[in-house]
Amino acid sequence: MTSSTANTAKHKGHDHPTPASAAVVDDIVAQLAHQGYRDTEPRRLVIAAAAAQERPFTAEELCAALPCVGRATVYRGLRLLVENDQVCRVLLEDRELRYQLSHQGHHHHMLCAICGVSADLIDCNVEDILRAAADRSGFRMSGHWLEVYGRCGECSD
Amino acid sequence: MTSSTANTAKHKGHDHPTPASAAVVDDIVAQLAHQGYRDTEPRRLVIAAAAAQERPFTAEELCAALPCVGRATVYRGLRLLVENDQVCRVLLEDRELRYQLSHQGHHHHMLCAICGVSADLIDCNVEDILRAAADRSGFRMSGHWLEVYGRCGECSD
DNA sequence: CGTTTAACTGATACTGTATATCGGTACTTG
DNA sequence: CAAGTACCGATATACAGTATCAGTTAAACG
Repeated sequence: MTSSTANTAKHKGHDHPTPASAAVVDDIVAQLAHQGYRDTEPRRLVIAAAAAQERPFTAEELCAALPCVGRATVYRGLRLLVENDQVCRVLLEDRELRYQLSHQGHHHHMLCAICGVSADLIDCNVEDILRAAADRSGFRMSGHWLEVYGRCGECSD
Repeated sequence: MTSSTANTAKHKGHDHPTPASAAVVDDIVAQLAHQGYRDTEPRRLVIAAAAAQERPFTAEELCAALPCVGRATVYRGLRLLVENDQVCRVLLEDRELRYQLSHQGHHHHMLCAICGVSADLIDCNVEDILRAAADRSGFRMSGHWLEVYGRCGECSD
């Protein structure tokens, strides 16, 4: 059921900590190149590290995972990826900001308060409902922020 | 109760910047007293200043509005009010945290990106929908964060 | 190829928000 | 009135995220 973050398509090989992530990195780098952004080593490292995460991660966690990449570069890289919809931002209950590879298209997340895993919210037409409710108050909705917290199946037992 | 000495006049008139807000302050202070919190001058000032705001405000704005109250006291006061559901926290699109007097009961806000005004989202059963969608993914929902952004009626013209 | 140049990097300084600390103050209860 | 404790405010601290800027490098250009 809509497993967590990684849209794992691990065919390729059983090499190292980076199964299909190398392809993911190439893909993202290609998209960025198409927009005029350069293909640099530090940037690839940031993308690869982000892709290697199993669940939503913080910018600082990425920095720690990439001691050879400057802090500013990690933040810049994340920002770039968010702006290009390759990474989406996730907000925890305590307002801590985390990131995770985006599964393209707009959606929302359910976050497990125990293990931190994230699942995409599907089959949910909240936006239409919100827009309608806003209309009723004379508001024209242009955006929203929605996060759902709870316990995933495994942590509910 | 026992509004003690600092019991300001309670004209129901619509004259000054603090019309019914004196009553609001008394009410909140009474609720706090009921929980063992003291009735102090700085705390009343914080509550009064919060009640005087027309739209969601930041902690720093309160600090600026209360130069004679210590920063820490303002932050402490706000936290206390949030914990007791007298004030609720509002999150802007850029993750800036604001506050506003709570209208009791759980609800969500629509925030105008232009003038910053806030309106309560009513007649909206998002929570049931979210819970159902979560269930479908094996999640047990325990909480959520939801803010809606857009333009209010006045700013839409 | 080498040259050029603009994007990029990383060390560091800085900003803004929020909390922790701590000596001193002031309610409140006996 | 004495004592215990919540409370206050000045300040220090923690932290996330951004700005700065000199040096580096990808990539286009000739």
